[in-house]
Amino acid sequence: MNNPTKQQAITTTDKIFEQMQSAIVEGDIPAGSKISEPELSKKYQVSRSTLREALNRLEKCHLIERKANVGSRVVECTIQGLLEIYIVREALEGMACRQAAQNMTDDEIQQMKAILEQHAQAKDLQDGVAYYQEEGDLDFHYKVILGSHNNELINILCGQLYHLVRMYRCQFGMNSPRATRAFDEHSRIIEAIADRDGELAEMLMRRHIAASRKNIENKIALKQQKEQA
Amino acid sequence: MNNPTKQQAITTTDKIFEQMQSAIVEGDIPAGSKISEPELSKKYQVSRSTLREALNRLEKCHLIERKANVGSRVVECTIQGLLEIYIVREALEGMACRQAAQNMTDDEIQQMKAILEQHAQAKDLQDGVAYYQEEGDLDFHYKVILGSHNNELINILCGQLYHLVRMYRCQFGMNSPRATRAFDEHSRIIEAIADRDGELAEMLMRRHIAASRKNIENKIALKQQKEQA
DNA sequence: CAAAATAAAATTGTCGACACTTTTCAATAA
DNA sequence: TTATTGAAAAGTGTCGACAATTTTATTTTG
Repeated sequence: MNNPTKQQAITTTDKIFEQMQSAIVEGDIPAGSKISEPELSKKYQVSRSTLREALNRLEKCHLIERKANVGSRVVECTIQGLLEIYIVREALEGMACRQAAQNMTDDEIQQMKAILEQHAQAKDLQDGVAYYQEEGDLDFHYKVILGSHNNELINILCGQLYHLVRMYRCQFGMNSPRATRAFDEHSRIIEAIADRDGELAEMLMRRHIAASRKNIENKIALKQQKEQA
Repeated sequence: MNNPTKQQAITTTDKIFEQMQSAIVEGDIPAGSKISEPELSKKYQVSRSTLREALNRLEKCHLIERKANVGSRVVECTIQGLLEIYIVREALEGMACRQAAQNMTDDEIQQMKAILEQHAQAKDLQDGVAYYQEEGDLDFHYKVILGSHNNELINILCGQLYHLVRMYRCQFGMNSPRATRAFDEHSRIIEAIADRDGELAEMLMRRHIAASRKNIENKIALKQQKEQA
């Protein structure tokens, strides 16, 4: 797994955290399920202290929720929750894009263009479509966020929301027919960044994310119509 | 202290967390200083486990930073850090304002208007000016954020960034001459929300926050000019 | 039989101790 | 003197056990 936010695991807590993170993202530990500290500390062969430390980190990236004297639950994957994240991403990644247009070095911009070239080639291959949608899309957004050179933005988007987004993608199976259109949108965003046009870059990124959101909203609406019929 | 994000403290960890939070925000535990677990666990008369749990929560709201096998430090209050937070706030509170215009109930809007009336009266009293700038301003922004009815936005802004903002206000002594202008800006924002004009509401909130940021940037620029002279 | 009160079990919160890593500092060598 | 090495001290990471709370099961009561 190509996880760009992964720092080298040092302590055992790091390892448990990563294992549980993947398990939750991929649904092996089901969304909404209760977390039993004794059970999991036995399963992963660590003490409860170590496990609790890992739980704290999972809470930091919004993958679990804790209540005092009651315990932890994995977050639910609800439509409302997904839409709420899109709203936050629209605001933050839009701003990150504006900052990127202002702060990215020429080298960084060149690298982004190279990545997009790579995606373009993968896109032509039929079996590359899936790749582009999954890792490729996240990769693009990730690079833009880093390009903002704003540590607070980077921390929130890459450190906290990133895995929650991945979780929704995994569990809702987001293989939308937006692949080629998304690619074009990415191209225009990079152009705006290269032109150092922050205002346009932000607008394009916001529309790009809002389009994904509306795509989902439409899907839901259709689904509900079918259910009524 | 009127802290709107404070949940009722249940465990001893809760209490230590709140104490340390205030101590850091107000500078009693200095910005940038190293945190010694043995020292603080003795000072607060709790075990290291409990202290570490509190440290985890402080890390969640960006008040301290940890490195594996090395320890924790209180965040530094740098100009760059302050400006970075303003960027994030501009994006998130702007969006929160748009959502508030869309999602607030009529009752909530009435309550906000009432609060502003209150601020207007306090503003007329000379000794009320300070109040308005400190608690009042935070209170207004807080209500708008809640009005978004977006849990993710609320969590990030009220749960995580709120105290960091307070820390900067405390330690940099933000008593800007923007009080009356800020009040007018607040009024217009509420009007836009009441009109259900999300686009305008977002724009006004972003300008409101950007104005504060530029005010600080100017201050810094002036300061640097003086230092050179 | 249903609801409330009570007892038992399970779970979370807190503690002190030990293991391992990092830092400090003194001794040695260039 | 400065740089390197190595030992001692301090600090963080991890563990198992006990205390406090919540949940479950059982008994009692209307």
